[in-house]
Amino acid sequence: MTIRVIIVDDQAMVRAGFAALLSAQADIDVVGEAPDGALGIEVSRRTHPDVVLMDVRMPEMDGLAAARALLDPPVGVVHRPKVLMLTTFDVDDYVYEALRAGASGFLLKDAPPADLISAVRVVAAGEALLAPSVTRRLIADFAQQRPAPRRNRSLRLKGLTPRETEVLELIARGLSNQEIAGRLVLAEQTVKTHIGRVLAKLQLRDRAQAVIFAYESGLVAPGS
Amino acid sequence: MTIRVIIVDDQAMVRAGFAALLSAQADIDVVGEAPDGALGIEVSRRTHPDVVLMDVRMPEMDGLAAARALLDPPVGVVHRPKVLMLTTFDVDDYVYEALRAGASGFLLKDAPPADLISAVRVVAAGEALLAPSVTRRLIADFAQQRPAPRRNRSLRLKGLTPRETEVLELIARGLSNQEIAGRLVLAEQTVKTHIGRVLAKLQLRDRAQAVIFAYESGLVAPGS
DNA sequence: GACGACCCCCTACGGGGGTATGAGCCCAGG
DNA sequence: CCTGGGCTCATACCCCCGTAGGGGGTCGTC
Repeated sequence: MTIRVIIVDDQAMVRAGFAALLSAQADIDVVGEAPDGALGIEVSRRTHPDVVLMDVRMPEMDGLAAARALLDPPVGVVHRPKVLMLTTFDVDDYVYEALRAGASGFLLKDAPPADLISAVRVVAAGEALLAPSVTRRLIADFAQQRPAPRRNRSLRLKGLTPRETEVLELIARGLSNQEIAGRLVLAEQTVKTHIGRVLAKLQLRDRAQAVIFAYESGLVAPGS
Repeated sequence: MTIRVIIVDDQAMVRAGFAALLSAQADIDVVGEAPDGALGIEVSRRTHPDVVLMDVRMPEMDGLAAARALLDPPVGVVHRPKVLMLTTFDVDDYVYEALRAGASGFLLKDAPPADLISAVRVVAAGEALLAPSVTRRLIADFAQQRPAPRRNRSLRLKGLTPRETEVLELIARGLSNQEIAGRLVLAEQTVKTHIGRVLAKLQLRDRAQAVIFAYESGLVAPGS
């Protein structure tokens, strides 16, 4: 199964170079090219590539907007290619935007040719790959922005027994006492007892505050 | 300038293999080995390597703890190597922990030898590098975790009046009806009316679920 | 002016939530 | 062995919460 690739870049020579490089691989077919984002989308819709190589900077519609359009397609468009962003400069603002949009990778154009080829394969396989400098920034951002699931948690949450923690989590899921009892196969009164202990230990007043604590402590997280 | 590397892995054969592979490179010197985390730290302190190849799973002190110790050294220890984590399995829990601790990379042991070599160079240069599957997860996590202030919010939250939104936020702060009434200078019954409307509009059952909605929608955020 | 929003407040009531107290069971550790 | 912690459940009570079903006020807008 060959990997179908299109190349979107405003410089014809760059397109030609990448095309030559990739076409030389037995498992890669370059099935289209385009000089800007708008045309790139068009070509993508027509050729249904597995991977779109997309330059960040382009006239008309830039790579970011094009990537967003491809990765969040309008209703009726079923095809959704992987997008591998390329850039000449090491511009970080664009990186985050592109990743948020759902791009599968971000490479610098000065990377070794072998890297580009393997990147195409990696991305086609559904994985992701970033330029090392980008990776470093992403990790730094990641590490800094959530310095371990809150310290608060281990402190106060530690006083709770396993059962109590379990009940607290179900409270934080919005279940009533009756529902919790059903889920855990308990009498409702037992649930109440557990909740009572939880509230006492954590010095909370009611289940609403318990929900807050669950979120603030990291026991449950938004979107989980 | 050659890159000084030590290898920390509990399997002697793995150490030997990596050492042979890396030593064959003109710019890489393997200056030490250790079979577990504790000894790895010791060797690192003595040999001052540029890069520590660290297996995740090891007896005694595992790779995570060792990485943390190396990357957050006690006072008086000036040397701080780059840490490149290695793992046989694709275990994601460890990945995040390691990255948080400050590791510069995360590779699977089944990666091509060339990848390991280039990874060592990349890491030594101060950049970072992850296995493609890890990269994918990190990106997904990054993109999902802040897809621009939640889409959900604008949708459902839009139906609420300013006053209702205000009341909802106070609920999410853990206030009782009476307290909300006091804060907003209202009769308690008025608060109840507002809450009733909020619950109806958002199709929630009680204030606990309202708290959940407030967090999930981004109306309030943990740590704020 | 009428109409629709948003806001404020009332009485009344049922049910769920939280508290208090006590008791029985199992199990690990001293 | 027996003590203590964790888990379970019961009975009884209070009150906050949420709902139902009203009334009245101020705005804008048609």
